[in-house]
Amino acid sequence: MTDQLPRRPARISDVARLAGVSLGTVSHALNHPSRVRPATLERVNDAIRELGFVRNANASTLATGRSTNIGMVAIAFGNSMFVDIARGAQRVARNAGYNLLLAGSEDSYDTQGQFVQFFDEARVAGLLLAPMEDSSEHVDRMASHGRPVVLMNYDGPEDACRVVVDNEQVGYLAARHLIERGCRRITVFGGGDQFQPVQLRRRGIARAIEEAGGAVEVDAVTTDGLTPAAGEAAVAPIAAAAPDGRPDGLLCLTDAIAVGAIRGLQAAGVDVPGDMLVMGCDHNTQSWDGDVTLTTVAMRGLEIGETAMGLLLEELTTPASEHAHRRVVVEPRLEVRSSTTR
Amino acid sequence: MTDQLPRRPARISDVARLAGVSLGTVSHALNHPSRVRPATLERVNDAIRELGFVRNANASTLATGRSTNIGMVAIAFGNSMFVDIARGAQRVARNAGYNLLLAGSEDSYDTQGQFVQFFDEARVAGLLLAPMEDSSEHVDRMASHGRPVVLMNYDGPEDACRVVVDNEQVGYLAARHLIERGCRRITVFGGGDQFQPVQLRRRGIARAIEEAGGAVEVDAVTTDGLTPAAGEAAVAPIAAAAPDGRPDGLLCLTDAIAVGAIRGLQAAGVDVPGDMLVMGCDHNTQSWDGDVTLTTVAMRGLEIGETAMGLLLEELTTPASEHAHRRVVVEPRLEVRSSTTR
DNA sequence: TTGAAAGCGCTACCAG
DNA sequence: CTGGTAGCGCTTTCAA
Repeated sequence: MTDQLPRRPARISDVARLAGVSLGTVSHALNHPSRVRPATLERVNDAIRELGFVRNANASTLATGRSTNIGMVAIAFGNSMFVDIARGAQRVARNAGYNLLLAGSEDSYDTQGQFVQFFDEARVAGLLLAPMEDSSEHVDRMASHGRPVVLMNYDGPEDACRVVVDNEQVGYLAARHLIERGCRRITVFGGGDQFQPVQLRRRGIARAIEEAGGAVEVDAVTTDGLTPAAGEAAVAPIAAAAPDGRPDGLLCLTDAIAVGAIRGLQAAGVDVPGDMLVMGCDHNTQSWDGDVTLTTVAMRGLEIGETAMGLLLEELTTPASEHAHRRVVVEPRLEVRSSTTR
Repeated sequence: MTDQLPRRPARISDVARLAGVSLGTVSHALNHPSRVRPATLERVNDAIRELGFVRNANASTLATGRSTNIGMVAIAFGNSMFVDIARGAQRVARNAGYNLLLAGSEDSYDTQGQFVQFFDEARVAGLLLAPMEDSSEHVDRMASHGRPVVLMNYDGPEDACRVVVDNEQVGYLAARHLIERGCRRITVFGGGDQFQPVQLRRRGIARAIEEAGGAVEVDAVTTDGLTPAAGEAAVAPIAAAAPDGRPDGLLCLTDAIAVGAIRGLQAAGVDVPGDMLVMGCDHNTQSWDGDVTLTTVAMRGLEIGETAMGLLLEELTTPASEHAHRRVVVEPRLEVRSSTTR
């Protein structure tokens, strides 16, 4: 309410003058309060309060060469897994006295690179990176500047610690669930086989099918991407087929695809789950806007984030020569909802 | 792959030495390339590439007193509306040459304050703030340091630009929808009346009821918070009542409450939407994990974010004396799904 | 316990 | 067009 003019923020020297001490003493009061006589400390703190002094973190980082900021670049926070990861990482970071800064690359490798560059310029202490493709280039850049990187949800050749989801198991759990629910003709919807998670999920599906020992027939359809639109387009021929000419289970390699597929089926009068069971993979709440809730295989985002930040902090406090990169695997979890329940 | 030792990052002076020019020239090459002879520019760029030089943004911000970073503090990115807001804001910011840094306050006023402080220390150019309660304190602090703040989704006494959702309309649309679908006995679930959106939604509900001219009976139940657990607890007596002793429509003031309520009803054998229509407000995808999809009144997050960032940029480029704070209202949108469709 | 001063890396002004 | 140089605000020796 007070109509404060946007005056130049107070500096340490202003505080020093008001408190009647030297600039160095104020800095000491800020950073090593115990080395300052209580009475002096109090005068300094009064002056700080009176001036509304807020320390300039840029100058501070510049002078010390240290930063308590950690950056996180994720594919897209619209995918709720990354929100969970961020929450987990945030919590661990704050407990250790670090701040976590978030940036979403919105599915673009270029944007991801820009954010990595940004955090590099900001001289963050380290980086959490959830890439969509091989990002050695970005990782190396940070690493060569002494900024450790921990990869999340991606298993690449990069020389860094990483926390990965067992995506083979994701596929396995999904396929086994459909089989257990009675499906004998399963169609797999997926595209973008350049993406590692997709490949691994396919492998897990194959394992489940094999375990079923010939009882189950599988068919793979390559969708044009991993989006709802891709799912809807790919499902058209299936939706149009005669009841006995179509699969009884549809396994979509992402939730987004599944949502589109369900929409397409319903539009053609095929009931889900009545006529066909459908499930997704990855627990992406953003895609849940149809009118059937989706069975999916979820990632434990919180756990991924906590673990990744733990690894990063470990690397930050260990002499580089003693650090050995580690790889932690987090298991997925099946979440059954109405699209496979009848 | 190359085992680069984490050597001290190159500085401008290193680049200058390698390129055989002065430090000032390198700086010029970086910031005003047109003022440098092309041949020189090229030598500088070669040196930059060779050394893997990355400019220190802290030193840069310190020297110029300017920053191209903008902070955004939102209640929680688990609520997808804030993710949408961030996406919208991000896009506008990047087009204008700014970076948007995200932080989630996780429903805590203290945490929110810490992030505001953090961005203040980082000397960001401005701040986007989506608070849960009156935050004059935080807004004033930033404003008094010459950092404009734009509020989102909150209409308080703060002296700042703001983008708000017409929450009265949210309540109105919700109630009218239930009435149009035939409900004549509506129960409203909500708690936390200290929260402004909640109050406004109630007012809109009242307007819709009034319009119905006595045809509709309303009952209000105060839940213990705005969570699924609160909804589930509050619904117990209703679920236990005889069919003719219970409402035919349940209007929950948040999606989270609605999800819990549906869970409670189903557990007691009350079918949604068969026996009772249920709807939420606020389009929070995180809460959609039941097995009925939720009709809700959604906020236009992208639009909120774009508008807010637009206002901030405007304020950033207008002399303070000429700037007049503005208030923009964004209309909500009804999204009908299965919890009110039979 | 406090003060003085050097320097972190960069920008921008002013000379040449 | 290029070089020299004075800070930006803070931290951190080193002396007093």
